[in-house]
Amino acid sequence: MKSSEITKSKVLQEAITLFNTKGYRATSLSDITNATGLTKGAIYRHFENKEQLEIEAFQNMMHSIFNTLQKRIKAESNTRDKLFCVLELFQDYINNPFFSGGCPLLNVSTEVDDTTMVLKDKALQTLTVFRNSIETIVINGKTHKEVNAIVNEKLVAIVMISSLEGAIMMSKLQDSNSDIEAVVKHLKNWIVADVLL
Amino acid sequence: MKSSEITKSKVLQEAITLFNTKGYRATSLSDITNATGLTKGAIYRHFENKEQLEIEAFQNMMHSIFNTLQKRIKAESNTRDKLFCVLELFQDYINNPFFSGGCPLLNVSTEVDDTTMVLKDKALQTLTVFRNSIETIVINGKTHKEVNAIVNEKLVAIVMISSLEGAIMMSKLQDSNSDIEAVVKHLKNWIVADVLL
DNA sequence: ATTATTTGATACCAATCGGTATCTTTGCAT
DNA sequence: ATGCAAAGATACCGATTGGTATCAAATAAT
Repeated sequence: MKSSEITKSKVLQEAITLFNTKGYRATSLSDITNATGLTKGAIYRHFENKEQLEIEAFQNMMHSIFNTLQKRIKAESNTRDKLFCVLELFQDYINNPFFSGGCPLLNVSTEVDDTTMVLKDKALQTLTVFRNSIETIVINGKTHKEVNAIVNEKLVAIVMISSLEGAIMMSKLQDSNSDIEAVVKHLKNWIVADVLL
Repeated sequence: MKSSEITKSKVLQEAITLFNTKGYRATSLSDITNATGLTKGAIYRHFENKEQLEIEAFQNMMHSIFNTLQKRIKAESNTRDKLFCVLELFQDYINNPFFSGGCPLLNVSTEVDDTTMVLKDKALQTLTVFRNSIETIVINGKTHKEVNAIVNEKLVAIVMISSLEGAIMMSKLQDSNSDIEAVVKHLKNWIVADVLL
């Protein structure tokens, strides 16, 4: 890796941690220069402005999470295990997060939902990708006769995502993973009882 | 009402809207002076500093929401309707919010969850009160033989709150209430099937 | 009506914000 | 080794931040 690429990825890495913990607006350029040991000159060499850095940081987070998620989904052979590994990714996230600061999607959504910022579009795209991933699992499960044909795949995605995101909020606020664990357990029971054949 | 009390409540009211939409950190004193038509001198006469204004604004929001919620719960005569009116309060919140900007608890939680700010404690207290409200409904439902004795009231609260908060996030991001409606419908089915006798 | 007190406006403060122009240094190709 | 382009450091910019000291106006008490 070229030295300039090392610099860029170091900026990105530190910015990711800061944005996801402190928030995007609350993180200043000097926070990033302090964390990286670099100067503003170096940062603005690689990023047009702070907003572009925010966007690249968010996209970088989501890509790495989805890459891992898709790999794990593909590694499972049946619908049950595919859905379960989505739940387990969230459950493990509290103790072993990809990025400290909680779920990047939840963080960005609540910060920008009343704005017209580009980040809101990116968050919306991310949510759509996430929903589609779950819906696809359910649809494929139907064709493989593993999922009840009357199940609404959109509902499955909505229920799973909303419960998990809300549980992340609760667990983060209480510094405890008992809530996310309870929600995951409950979702597993529901999937076995009402979704799978 | 004394004229100074009118001023204070006007500041509080405008601050509430700004904090809940733009965010607490992102809202500046000049945002508030612009919204109220008052000056900083007037604001700092009634509030020690910005942090105290933030705290009073958040508490004010939560008190008015919980007052309404407790009244509605009390007005219902059975467990089913008591639980349902909690769900319906959230469902209506997207179209007819008490305060624009989404759920104050979700907003504050995601903004301060990685800090040690006083607001985090206030959010934590709010979550505890909310959980207790739901748990109490379920416990009373057991004594009235309306709720299955094996039901875990803590789980009911966790599942309801996490789903609703997550659904608020999704609906706000997508500018659509279809997700919160789907979640509420799903929770109602679950309550009837698995919680009530 | 005349004080005394409360309330709100004005003007200011140092610190920090995102951003840029300029200069020096580094790394790479020849 | 030399020359050149890319990368990073330094120093600055105007605007805005939360906060305060001071003064004028409005209200309340006598």
